[in-house]
Amino acid sequence: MTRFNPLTADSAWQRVWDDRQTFAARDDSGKPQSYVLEMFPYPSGRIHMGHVRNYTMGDVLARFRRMRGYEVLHPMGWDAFGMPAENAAMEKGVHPGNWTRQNIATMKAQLKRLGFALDWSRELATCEPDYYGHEQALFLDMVASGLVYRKESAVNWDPVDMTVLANEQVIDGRGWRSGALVEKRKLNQWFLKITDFADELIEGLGKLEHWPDKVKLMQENWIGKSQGLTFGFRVSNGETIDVFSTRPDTIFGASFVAVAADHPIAQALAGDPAVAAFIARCKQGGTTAAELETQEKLGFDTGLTAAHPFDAERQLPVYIANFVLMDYGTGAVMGVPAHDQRDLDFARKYGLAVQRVVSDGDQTDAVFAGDEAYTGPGALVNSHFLDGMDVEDAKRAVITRAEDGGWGKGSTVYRLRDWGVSRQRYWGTPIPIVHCEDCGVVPVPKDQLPVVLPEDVSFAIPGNPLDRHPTWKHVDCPACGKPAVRETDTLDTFADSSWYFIRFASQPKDRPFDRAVAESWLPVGQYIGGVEHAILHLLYARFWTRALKHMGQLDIAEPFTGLFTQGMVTHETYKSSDGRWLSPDDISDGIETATGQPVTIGRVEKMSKSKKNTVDPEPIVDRYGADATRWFMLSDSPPERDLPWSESGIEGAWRFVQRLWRLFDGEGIAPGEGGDVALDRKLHQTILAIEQDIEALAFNKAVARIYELCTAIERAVPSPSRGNAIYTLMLLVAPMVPHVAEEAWAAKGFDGLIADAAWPEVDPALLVEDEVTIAVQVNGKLRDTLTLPKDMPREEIEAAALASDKIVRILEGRPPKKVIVVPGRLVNLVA
RNA sequence: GCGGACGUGGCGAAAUCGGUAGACGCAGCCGACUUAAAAUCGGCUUCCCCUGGAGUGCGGGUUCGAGUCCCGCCGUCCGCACCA
Repeated sequence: MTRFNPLTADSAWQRVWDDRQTFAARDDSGKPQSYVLEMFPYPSGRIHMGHVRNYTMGDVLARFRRMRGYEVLHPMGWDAFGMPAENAAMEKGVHPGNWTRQNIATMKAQLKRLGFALDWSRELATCEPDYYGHEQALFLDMVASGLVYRKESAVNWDPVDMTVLANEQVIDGRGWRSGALVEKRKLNQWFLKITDFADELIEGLGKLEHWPDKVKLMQENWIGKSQGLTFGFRVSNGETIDVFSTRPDTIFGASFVAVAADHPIAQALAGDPAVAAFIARCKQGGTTAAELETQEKLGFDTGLTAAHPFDAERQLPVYIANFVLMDYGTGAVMGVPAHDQRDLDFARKYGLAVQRVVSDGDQTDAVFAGDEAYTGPGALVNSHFLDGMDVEDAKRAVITRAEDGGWGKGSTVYRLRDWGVSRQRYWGTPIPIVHCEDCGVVPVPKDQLPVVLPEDVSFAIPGNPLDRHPTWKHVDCPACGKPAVRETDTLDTFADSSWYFIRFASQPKDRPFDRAVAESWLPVGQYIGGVEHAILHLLYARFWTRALKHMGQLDIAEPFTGLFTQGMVTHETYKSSDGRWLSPDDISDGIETATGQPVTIGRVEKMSKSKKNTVDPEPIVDRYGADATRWFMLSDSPPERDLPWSESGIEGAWRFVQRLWRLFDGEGIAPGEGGDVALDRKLHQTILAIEQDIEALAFNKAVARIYELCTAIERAVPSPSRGNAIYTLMLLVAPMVPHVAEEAWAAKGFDGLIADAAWPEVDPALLVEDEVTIAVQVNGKLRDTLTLPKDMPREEIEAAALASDKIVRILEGRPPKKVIVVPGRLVNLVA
């Protein structure tokens, strides 16, 4: 009896797959195509357990589909631009490019050791000119199609690091690295017109049947479509304030108009020191969730009034208010306190009228009491021509009047903003634009692409190295030839990940992709990754794909027809007696090794460096091999839920791999059948179940099925059925534990690679049992079980149930009032 | 505050349509093999007042029958957040 030794077998089979290009996808094989993709990693340095779980899931599906006769595209690459490389440059003095490429080399070697069935011939890294150059070409196409514009826009500016910060990098108003107070600064920034596609992006969600509802809902909320009326108030100073309202039906309940601090009306009054002081106060408010929660509604009465559109006599006070946002809707609102909580809080504070215009059942009084706004349905009251209508009819009626009167228009407003893609950073795709004093903004001609990042940059001083590079930005204007300067901003790295799945499908040298080839592979049938990308990455990729369709470059509307968001890998946490986080390595038998003090076991949490509860995959693979590691990733927890890492779990997986090997190492293993119908049945039921489980990505269930089959085989006496079951078992586990399967396949002398072997066929005749266990209940309580022939008629089942000793005893001779027979399942006797 | 998901043994979980709750794994216990250990194999393992009874967060309801459907609570987690 031998043991399976992953130390030698893993690398040997990995080399064979590599040498034979086993997993290279052919564009022209004529087989049905299947595109399986996991979100490509950021090359942070080393792979973590989350990667292992993510890529194992995709790998099982890819290998399974290959065995089922598909030409499978399963590629891998690197989301290689981004801040961590620049941070490393600043902290360690390394070049971001060297740091990134070194990390890629390390992580690629680590991934290879897990034996993933990846097509490495299509590997790409977004930081290389042969990727980002094509991205620049696509950007220019978008410029030409009017999908790009430049606008002055406020950004978070860190005056110490001299860089723009994303909102997440501003903590309590300070830069996350420098700790400096962040300033709002206006910069000219490039924007992509994602809002042009807002409607399509919402509608498209409806067709994505194989996306989690949760993700679709998150995207829908993010886009945030609201329908209502945009209309103008005539103001006492002669100007007009446009407001947007989703509740035009409540217009007769309006008691004030409020504008944002940045609104032109407010700005025009800023000469008054009191107004200026109030505006300043509005701006200094914090932006954290907790602050917003507790922040008081503040208003400043401008003294101006606005005429009610239906009754010019009625003049509403105009306030500047801190809760009105300049960048949503028109930056001004009408306040209807009775039917909007925020307006009610404001009105009560400033003593404004609160008039009911929607009846809440029996409440019709014009005077609205209480501190809770009524936002439900009802009939309109105190509203002239609207009285008696329901809310929806009244909305339509007001919009019609506004449009007929020319003072307003039915409109749709989105929460989604255009995508600001400018980043004042070095390690990203250079925006291919030249600024010329005479010609203005000039796109770099495509034959001058790629605009390559200079390698000789310094991070010794803060700021954007591209901007202070001695020569890089100085070029001749492509239009007039006069000296000009390059755009020194780079693209948001989300641009890089918005089309990489297209480049994987087709990568000609001279253009971003070949349309026909890309269309043959796309859309991605199964995309797998973390929920953290539910909104931004997935929305940008959907937008980018639609933009390409809009420009006539690719006839694909949705990039990913199937999406799966996997759970995290978690681990117990440990704390020392004085409250420090401890790593599992610091502990033995509940005692901190260094101090001898007892350790507290904390919650099971996501693996993170700060909590010291990470487990590095590499030593695990060293010790247990790729297959045990993969098997553990697939076992126990449903893939969408968190997977708690445990030492005993990986030990169990290791034991199972050896258990498989013991079966594979036996005698008489060959295709065939006969001698043990029960085992034949179990086998075919298992094949079918595993097919269904893998397609549904329910790996934990497939794993349980395999265990059951193993037990059944171990208990069976030798027969052709048993040999066949073991032979088939090899094929069934091959997608999950490919190394031990490949090793056994070769050891038993079967042809070729098991990776190329065909998935076993299910024999439908063997799926049905000829005997079934019937539950016998009395009043719904289980009292007995009977083993009966499968096709027994109802009357006979009923008779068998009534004849049971236990049932006879319970019924005590009284006939049941009612008998329910569910063939194949149960008999329920109602006594 | 708004939106959503989830709640089943000591733990991870399973239960396709409303039909035998707890498959499978982990941990634990007992036994076999062994000089011994490891490995392996066999058995047990929801709880209790144990010939029976209770049980899927809590309280109701529908049904012959509810983990599953309905109503009302409680709890945990996630997303968004002054969105007019």
